[in-house]
Amino acid sequence: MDTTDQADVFKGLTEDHIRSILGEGRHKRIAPREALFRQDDAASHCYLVRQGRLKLAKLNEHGKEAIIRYLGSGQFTAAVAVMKDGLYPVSAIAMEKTDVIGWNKETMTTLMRRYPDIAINMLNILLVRIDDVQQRYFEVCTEQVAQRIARALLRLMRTAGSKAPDGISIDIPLSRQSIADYTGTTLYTVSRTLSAWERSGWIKTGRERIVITDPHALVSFSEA
Amino acid sequence: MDTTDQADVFKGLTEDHIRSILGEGRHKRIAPREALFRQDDAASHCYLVRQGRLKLAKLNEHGKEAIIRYLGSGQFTAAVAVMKDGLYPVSAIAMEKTDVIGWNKETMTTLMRRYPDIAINMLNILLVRIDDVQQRYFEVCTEQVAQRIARALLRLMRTAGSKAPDGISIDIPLSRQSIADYTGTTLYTVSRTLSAWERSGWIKTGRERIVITDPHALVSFSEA
DNA sequence: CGCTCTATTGATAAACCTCAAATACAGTGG
DNA sequence: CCACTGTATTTGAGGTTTATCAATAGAGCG
Repeated sequence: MDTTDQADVFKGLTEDHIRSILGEGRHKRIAPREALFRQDDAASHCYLVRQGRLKLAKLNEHGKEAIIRYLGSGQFTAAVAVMKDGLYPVSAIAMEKTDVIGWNKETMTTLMRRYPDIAINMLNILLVRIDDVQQRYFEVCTEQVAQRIARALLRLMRTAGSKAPDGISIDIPLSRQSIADYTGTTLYTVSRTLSAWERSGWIKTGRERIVITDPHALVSFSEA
Repeated sequence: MDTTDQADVFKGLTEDHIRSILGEGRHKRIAPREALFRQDDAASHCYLVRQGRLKLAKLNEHGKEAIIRYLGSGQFTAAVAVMKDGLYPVSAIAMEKTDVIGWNKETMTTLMRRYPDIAINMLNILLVRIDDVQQRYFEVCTEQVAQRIARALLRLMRTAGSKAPDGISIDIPLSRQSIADYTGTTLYTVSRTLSAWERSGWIKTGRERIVITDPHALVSFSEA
């Protein structure tokens, strides 16, 4: 099933309108690990994910990475860059085979004028997102690593989790390095922490795979 | 001089319209250290700062604080809460005597319908802001404390600095604790770092007062 | 001048990172 | 099916950064 039609940006629009909007965009398919766009590219398009999953990340000069967030189908990105027509300071890398539709600035502006709901929806989406970044900024400022890792797992569980026989499994190939980048630490610390939790029976781990067997324990740990 | 009329939210509107919009709002004066609103209050209004300065901050259970950003005159806040009519997860505390105008949700919605430019402006403002938080999130994830402090000073210099005889002075009463909350560290580390920079001749400090005498040094340090 | 709040500084401890080496895992081609 | 290869992960030792605690000094205010 294609969830694109439930995309938040198009809330309130009729199916006909959505079809017509999608028609104005350019389809594109990205292979796993390939980049949809890179930071410091001139950002010419904004994109809607139709299928698959992208990670948005920033890299610093030394190649260290911080993951901004993960994007699933129905989610929108790079609107920032397109509106300001500046450089987009993050890279979008496919985690699996991913289909997107892109619109350039002119098209987008035209569409927003024609369907003001798009602008209003975008406003609401951004409000939620700013909340989320602020929350994570807050956590990274005030909490210790283990706590942040716990929160990250829970967040990923909620946004990308599915029921498994032994708990809730996170359906993203998730390396220790990714988690480290996501929480602002190193893969070693992540590894140690996850090992400890596995010994406690809170999670089960494998190569790039995590199953949360005791979410409650994680929650109460993250709030301690 | 009142800079409210140049508020970004009202860009593109005529003076008459702005006057009428301001007229719909409720004026309010806040004393230093008083709160305009607190996190977990029901957020009933969004606000424009007419004069003075607010800090937006989040507190965790243990009383540890993270400063989200500073708000000067002409800046807008709490739009998030009003649009989602939820709780606003941050507190706004006056750093000096501050005047604001507030609108409740109904009024705001009406105004946005009547003047669509408000919505579009808000969109652009949010885009910039989200960029800013993401940048800081990134910094706090990847950089060491001293570097983050340098960036914070430079940021404050740009947004709240004015020319002084011996350099550029930051016009906010800025305690070591505030800087610590802003950069995710402790007042002790801030104090040590600032002392070192003062010995190097990069800055001059006093009680809640900082003058940057050698911005260039700070910049190159922050990028090292 | 005494009171309160802020800042400095040293000593110490804790958290975390770095480096190195060993091990586990998944996919590939024979 | 198996060995091989490249990557991911684990774990230990040791070092660095940063937080914590405690004590002292300074600044502003009534």
